Amino acid sequence: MPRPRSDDKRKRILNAATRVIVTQGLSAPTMGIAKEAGIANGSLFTYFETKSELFNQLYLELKQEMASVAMKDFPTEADLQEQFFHIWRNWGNWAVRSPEKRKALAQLTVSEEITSETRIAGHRLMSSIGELLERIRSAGPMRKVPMSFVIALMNSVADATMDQMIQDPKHAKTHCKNGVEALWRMLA
Amino acid sequence: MPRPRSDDKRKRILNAATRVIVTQGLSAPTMGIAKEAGIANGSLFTYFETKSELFNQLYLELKQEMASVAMKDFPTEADLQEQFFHIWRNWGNWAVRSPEKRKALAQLTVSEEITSETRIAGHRLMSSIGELLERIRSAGPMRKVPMSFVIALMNSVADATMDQMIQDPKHAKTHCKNGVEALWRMLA
Amino acid sequence: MPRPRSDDKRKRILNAATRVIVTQGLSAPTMGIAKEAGIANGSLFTYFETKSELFNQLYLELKQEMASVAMKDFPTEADLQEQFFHIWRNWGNWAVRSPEKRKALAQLTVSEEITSETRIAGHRLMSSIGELLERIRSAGPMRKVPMSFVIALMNSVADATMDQMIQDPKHAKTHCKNGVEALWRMLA
Amino acid sequence: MPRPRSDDKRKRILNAATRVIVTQGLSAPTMGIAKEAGIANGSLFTYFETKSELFNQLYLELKQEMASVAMKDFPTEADLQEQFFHIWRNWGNWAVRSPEKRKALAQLTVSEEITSETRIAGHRLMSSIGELLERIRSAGPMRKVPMSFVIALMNSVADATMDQMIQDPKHAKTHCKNGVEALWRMLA
DNA sequence: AATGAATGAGTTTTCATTCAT
DNA sequence: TATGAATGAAAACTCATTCAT
Repeated sequence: MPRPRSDDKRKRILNAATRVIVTQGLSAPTMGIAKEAGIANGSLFTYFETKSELFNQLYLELKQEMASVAMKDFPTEADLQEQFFHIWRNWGNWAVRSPEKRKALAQLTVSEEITSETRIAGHRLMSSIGELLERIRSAGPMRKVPMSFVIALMNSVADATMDQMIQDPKHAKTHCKNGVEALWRMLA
Repeated sequence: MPRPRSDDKRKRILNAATRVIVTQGLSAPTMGIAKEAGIANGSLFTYFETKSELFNQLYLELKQEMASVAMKDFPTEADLQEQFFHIWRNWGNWAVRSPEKRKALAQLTVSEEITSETRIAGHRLMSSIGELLERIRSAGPMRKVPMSFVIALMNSVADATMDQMIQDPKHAKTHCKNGVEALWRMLA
Repeated sequence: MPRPRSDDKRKRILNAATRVIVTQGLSAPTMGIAKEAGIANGSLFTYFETKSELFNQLYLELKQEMASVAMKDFPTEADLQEQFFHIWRNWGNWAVRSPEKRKALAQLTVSEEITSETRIAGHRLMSSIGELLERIRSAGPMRKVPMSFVIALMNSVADATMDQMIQDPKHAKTHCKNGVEALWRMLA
Repeated sequence: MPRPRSDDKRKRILNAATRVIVTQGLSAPTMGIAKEAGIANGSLFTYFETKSELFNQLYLELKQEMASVAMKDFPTEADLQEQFFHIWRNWGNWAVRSPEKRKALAQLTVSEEITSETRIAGHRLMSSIGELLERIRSAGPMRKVPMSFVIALMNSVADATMDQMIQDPKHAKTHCKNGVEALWRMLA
């Protein structure tokens, strides 16, 4: 019978946090995030028990988005390369469309606030991409390299590419292509 | 900004900061750093005007070390690949020998405390490596890709490689080799 | 101040408050009290306008109980000493039976939340005991001592006795007897 | 070489706390105490690690004062009664002279912030008085009553007496006398 | 009336930086 | 110059109370 806890408000806080993190970093006061979300500072803690909890959930939310964005219109029938390039293009588009999310995720990823449980959960979200990568790797020159290393390499190249695209959005498409091709040479 | 008396003390602070950053992150209190350096908290500020200044200088110091380490025993007469591999091996050894420095540098690199002036200065330190990379790039498939992007890619692959080596030091050598070869496929 | 609907719920809150005060002190959050009472935190404020109001009413309620317990089976025909000892025994039994109430009352008594109006009302509840005490005093060595002081002394000795009984319930009866006898020597 | 930590300042904080506790209770903000002491809020924590620590030390300090005040001009050669009355008079004078200290101590005594270690240390400070009391008890009607109970009774009567003296300072002397005599009847 | 979300003032403690010694 | 006490502005979180439902 009381006001129900609004999922919309939760999302608003998460979005506010994303924006604030980009401009102020992870040390941004919770009060700023609350203000940006248009709520009272105390209310933030109705939705997230601690600041750390907020960050962990945001990390997951963004990873989730990155994972689902990646699979948009996935060409099930295409060959490996086309499938991988498809994902890559999706990522690129997302990064250009939502540079703030990309940047916030980058910050969260290197933060110590994110627990290893959260990180593991985040990786699980990416598992379908991991499988694709596995298939690519197993046929190429990195077939003997540990998968974890290959994933790390892909992530680092993807990050560098997205950063480049965000920095120079005019040639985003070209950078995107350059990035995958470079990675493809590495892997396949 | 008169040079403070004891350059040795300055170094001690920098080293202490490195160690403390690894365990506590960049939000570590200056007092902890001072204690680790064996001096009073107030004294730290005779050597570095602000905490931010300390971090910027540490960044530079570590970049400097990475740059000079890279060029150790540089084989002037060897071919491009051997020259590049040489640098890479030097980096790998350094990362394994001084994982703390590597980790601290990684943290500083993503921090907002580091000003763009500092970053630019940091890149300048790497210029000789940049030139080598430039020569490698200009002959390979990335010849049309902007140099800044190529540098970013190299850095990201190098970081991923060093992280892997630190995490699994038993196979450090193999990871090191896998890393360069992957990068080489990308570039040359 | 319209009487709230359910008097039962009011009692439940009061009882919950008693229990919570014992374990958490007077700074216990109202929410904890509400939860202990099995109601929503907001609901508490339909029954008591403020936390302070709740505490004042609880004080009165407990004083009331102490007063009525004291007069249980009062031996109208007995002599003064027997009458007084009767009351004292009743108190002792109550303290051992309801140590929580005793402890909560002790806390409330020293609290600044309890207004002087409430304290006066509390004393009024004790008036019949006061009268008995008055008769005892007027015949003994304290006949020149102000009544308020005598009451204070009785209360303090009673409190000390009840605390002792609660702490060492095995010899409760003995402590109870020791307490009155001591008091009686003081007064009569 | 830096400003030495001033013992005077420590005392000033303790005194400020005493005054503030009397008017605002134990929930008084530390900032108020600091302001009353004429120092910055943060400075308080140079002298006392936490608010709780401050309270525990204050408790001890006041107990200490009560103990040493009690023994002032102690008549070593006098008989038990005169010795005891002497202590009592000293307490009474102290209570009238420093009603704030008396009140603050009363508040602290019932507070849950005071650890049992602190309480034990406090009791130790009173040990010489305890010994005297022991000798008095062992010869009188309470010789079979546990010492802890006797101490509690003495304390409670002393508290009631001091309160009365503070409330009605004009007849302080009389109240003081009435108090001891009452207690003496109880004990001896 | 009952619920529990919303509010925002208030609290303790931390910490970069300053400054007396 | 070195020291560490002094400063005071945060910052995260709490909680009595209000209010929409």
